[in-house]
Amino acid sequence: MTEAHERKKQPEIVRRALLDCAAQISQEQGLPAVTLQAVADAAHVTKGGLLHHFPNKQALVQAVFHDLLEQLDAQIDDLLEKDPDRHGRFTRAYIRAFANAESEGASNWNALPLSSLTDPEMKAMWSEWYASRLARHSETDAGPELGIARYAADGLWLAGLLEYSGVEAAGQDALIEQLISITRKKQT
Amino acid sequence: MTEAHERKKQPEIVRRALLDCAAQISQEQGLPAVTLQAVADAAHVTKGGLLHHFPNKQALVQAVFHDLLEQLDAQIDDLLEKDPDRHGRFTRAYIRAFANAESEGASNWNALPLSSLTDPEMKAMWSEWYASRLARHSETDAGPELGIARYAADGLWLAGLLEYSGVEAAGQDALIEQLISITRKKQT
DNA sequence: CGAAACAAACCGACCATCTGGTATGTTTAT
DNA sequence: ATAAACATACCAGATGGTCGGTTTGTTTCG
Repeated sequence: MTEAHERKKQPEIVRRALLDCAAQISQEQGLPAVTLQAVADAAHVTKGGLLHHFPNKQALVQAVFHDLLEQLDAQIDDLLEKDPDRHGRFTRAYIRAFANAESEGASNWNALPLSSLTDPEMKAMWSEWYASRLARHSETDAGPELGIARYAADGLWLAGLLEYSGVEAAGQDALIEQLISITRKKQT
Repeated sequence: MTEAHERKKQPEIVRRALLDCAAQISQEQGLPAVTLQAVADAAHVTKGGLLHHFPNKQALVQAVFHDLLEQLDAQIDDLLEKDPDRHGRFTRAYIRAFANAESEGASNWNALPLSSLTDPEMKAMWSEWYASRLARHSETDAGPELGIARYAADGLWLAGLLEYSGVEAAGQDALIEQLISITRKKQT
């Protein structure tokens, strides 16, 4: 990833590189391809160096996941601020965040979360995040239509991973806007 | 899985057992855990025996996926028949099929599709299936609301895999019915 | 100030285990 | 008898992980 080469002992940079590289590999070639060797090579570090930062593979993968979760969290907070309407704020931010994750180049947020659904600890991490987030926005995002809209966003994101090569970008944007509009209806 | 033990040379049964066991392992421990040895052991066959049925691992996994696709296809056809309304038939069947996949015990249809999203061939298999199915039902299931409903079903299914242990079954059923109701609106 | 002391960052070699896969034998059904 | 349905033995490579050592940075102290 970033050229940690020639740099002299910058642990945080190396750690970041390892995280990013692992995420990228996972995204491009799937979780099974995320091997210690591959990640180390990609980050221009030896396997020993990698294992200094992360005690084992599980720790590495979980760290990547945690990192991605933080990014998502930050992005949602950002979108949340810019939204003037109260009702359904979080849901809109959620939809947009996942839509971005799909389209933008900065889409680390891809294959990893899927493959890692098998790992109970990562399952728990996501569940916790989602639950706490829902609790925090219970006043503005409790309606069932909003829940559906969020589920649809998940499905849309999933479809993006599958590259339904037929429809693609054109229809996607329209669908997203339609989801957003659902969010604004029924201001009880 | 099924006790192929003590049975004398029943290739089809063994093949089924292999398929089922592979699906189960993938579902419980993730795709990386689906090793030739593990599958063979679970089906009470040796690795050699397995490789007699499937020339290599990829063939095995793809066969599992193909099998699951067929099951889904059959289930949808079944649901399709029972539905008197024309408009949105396929979407309703799709929703119900995925809802069942989640709740029923016969839920082989789980982690595999996810993990296998990395495999281009399986991606293609799903894309093809979905596209052809959409084409077949273009007259009854073309509306954007229906697309959203289907996406939401996907998201709901995904959420099921994650076991949002908080909400669960009670809310799920209500949500599904709500999705179905979306399907019936706007009979243009 | 400067050098010794210490710890963190990183490397390189090594290892037990497991992986997918082959090659060859043995049993069973037709 | 012949071919399919299995089992057994084996292999080369990769994998996750350990361990001892070397380099670099930081602190301590005279």
